[in-house]
Amino acid sequence: MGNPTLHDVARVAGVSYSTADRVLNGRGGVASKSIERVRQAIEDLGYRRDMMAANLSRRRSYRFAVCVPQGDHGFFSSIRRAFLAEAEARAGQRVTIEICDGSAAPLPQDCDCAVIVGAGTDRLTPAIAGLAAGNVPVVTLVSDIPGSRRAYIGIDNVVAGRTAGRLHRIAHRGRPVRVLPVLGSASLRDHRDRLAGVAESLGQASLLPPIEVADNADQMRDLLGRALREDPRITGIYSIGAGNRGLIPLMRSLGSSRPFVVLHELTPHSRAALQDDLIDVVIDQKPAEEVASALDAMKAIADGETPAGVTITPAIFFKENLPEDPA
Amino acid sequence: MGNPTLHDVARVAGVSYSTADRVLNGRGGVASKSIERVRQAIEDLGYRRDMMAANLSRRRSYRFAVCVPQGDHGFFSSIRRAFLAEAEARAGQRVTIEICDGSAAPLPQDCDCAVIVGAGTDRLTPAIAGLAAGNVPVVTLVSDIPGSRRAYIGIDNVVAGRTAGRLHRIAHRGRPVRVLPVLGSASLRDHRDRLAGVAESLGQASLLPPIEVADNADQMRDLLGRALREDPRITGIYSIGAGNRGLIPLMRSLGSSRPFVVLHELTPHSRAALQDDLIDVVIDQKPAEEVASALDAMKAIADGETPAGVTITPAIFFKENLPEDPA
DNA sequence: CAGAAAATGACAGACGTCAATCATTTTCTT
DNA sequence: AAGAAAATGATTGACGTCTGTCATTTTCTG
Repeated sequence: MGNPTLHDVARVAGVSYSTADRVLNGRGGVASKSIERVRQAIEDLGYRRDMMAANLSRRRSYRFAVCVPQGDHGFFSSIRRAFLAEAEARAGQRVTIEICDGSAAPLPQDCDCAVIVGAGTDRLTPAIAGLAAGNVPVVTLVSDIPGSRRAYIGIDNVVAGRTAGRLHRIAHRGRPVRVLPVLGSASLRDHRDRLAGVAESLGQASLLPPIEVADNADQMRDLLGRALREDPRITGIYSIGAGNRGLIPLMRSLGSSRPFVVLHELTPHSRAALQDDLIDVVIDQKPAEEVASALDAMKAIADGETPAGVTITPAIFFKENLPEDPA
Repeated sequence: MGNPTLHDVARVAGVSYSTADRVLNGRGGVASKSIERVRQAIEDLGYRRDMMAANLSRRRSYRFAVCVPQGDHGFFSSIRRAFLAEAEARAGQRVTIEICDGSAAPLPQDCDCAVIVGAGTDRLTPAIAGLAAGNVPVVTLVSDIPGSRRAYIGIDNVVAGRTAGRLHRIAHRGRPVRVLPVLGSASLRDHRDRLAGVAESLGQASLLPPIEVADNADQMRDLLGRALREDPRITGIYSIGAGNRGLIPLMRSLGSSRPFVVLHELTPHSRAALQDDLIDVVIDQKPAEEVASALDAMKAIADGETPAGVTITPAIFFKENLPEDPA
């Protein structure tokens, strides 16, 4: 009835518990024929090591470091909140996390796994090198660093861009498409990916040259405002980065003749704008889900397993399908 | 460093381990002042019972029953597959599931929790009554039974309908909207909810009277084909249930003048149709996620906790953001 | 105040695994 | 064949909790 234990495996394999243990945990000093017999018994019985008992015995607790930039981007703070919530939820599962903004304290070198959120955004790169030197496995979240990370959890930004393109095409049925992309910064890989995606979907002819607003609301208001005045034929806006707080009053002033607007990340501002019909679509990374997946992956890595490759499909929000306000 | 144990709690509270245990597990026979002191110590230390050790000791293993109709709906089989995959993934966590199609064997009465998938679809209702009689807590998945279930995991179908409505409105910008809703069955609560949602979003004027195809591909082909011939001014289709295999050839025959099509559930057929530009949008329940959430909820229930209310936000798929083919 | 009832403490054996030690057996060298 | 090296077995005490028993202390009751 109950699942087989390692004792059962040993018995079936005709070896002692010690030997079975040596095989299971790769402690060495076992004849290859014994290894084979144990392997076979594990296979036959469908034995799965009881992780709970194992962790208990090892008095293992998972110590994870979370490295998220301290920016008040709204987005990063929701990531931070999600980590705290998940930590609370997993407290009974021996998971503790330490959050450090990239700035002050250095990353703990003695943790089981670290997650870097929004890499490339700033000068987190030395921290990563430090972790790598200390042999701490690293998971990247939101933004990837294709180098020495074990797993990347986040959306595919090219796909996100293509999706934005499709939405614009649907909204333009029959009319000429003239979409202005608004970048945070062309040096950010994520933003470049989104831009490439939307360009691929719409075709260069329908896409105006992008403007750059440094993820900043004031610059957004100024530069986007000017662009809209200079080219009244703009029929769509794809805001690729942050700073959308500056976009919203512009749309309000344009009234019902405003262009079709697609932007990223569900924040209190973008939610309100959706509700007020000032923008049309929000493409969201679902930070809470990303965080949960990241912790799962980190746990798997700490357990020596291969983390399951999780592809987060970004959520598409309209006014109608907004999730309940967490407030 | 390590988390506090119940021994620590007892020491701080100035009582024996036994007493602390009696309080923690509500075994009774404890003076109220002792209860208070233990409570306080738990609070002060931030004690959290180590579920792994607890489960190990209790030799608890979670036995869950999964009740999913045997239909080859494509959708239900993906649910079934998702359960098998999750069971495999959680084997190390003492979770075993038994899948039973509603038909043959009766539901096991001695499991910790049961999940009913797609209730209302067929004659699963007696099974639920049986479970309730046996005091087995029930979780509903996909379709709700507001009665005696502990949790419902699934999408909000009214919201899904509204979302479909919004998509049609976006696609019709400036043109008159004339959408034909295609029901599986008006007696299904889920379908009624979706219909209500789309009606609310588009307004009755833009919505034709629904046709009913009994989730059947042949009926879909016949009835929808006739409807399209009789009213060539139809500009949109919202397929609320199953049987979309019958819709696809109709769209192919209409060529580029076909209406804008929104339908539910990502299956091999709908995926292919998206890719071939024969339909425009798929609203998907994300069965894998629902299943994972359901198992989490069941585990929480089995542990005597209150399951976290999970709202699944349906995914919206276009040709551009299809997830990788699992094949 | 004696006796009953209630509350508490002390202890032990599980659960399945880990990790370490030590004794014993088998296999390999030369 | 003797000695060294390798492989194996046997055993033990954790890890934190559960569950049960039994003895002891405290509190209540009449």
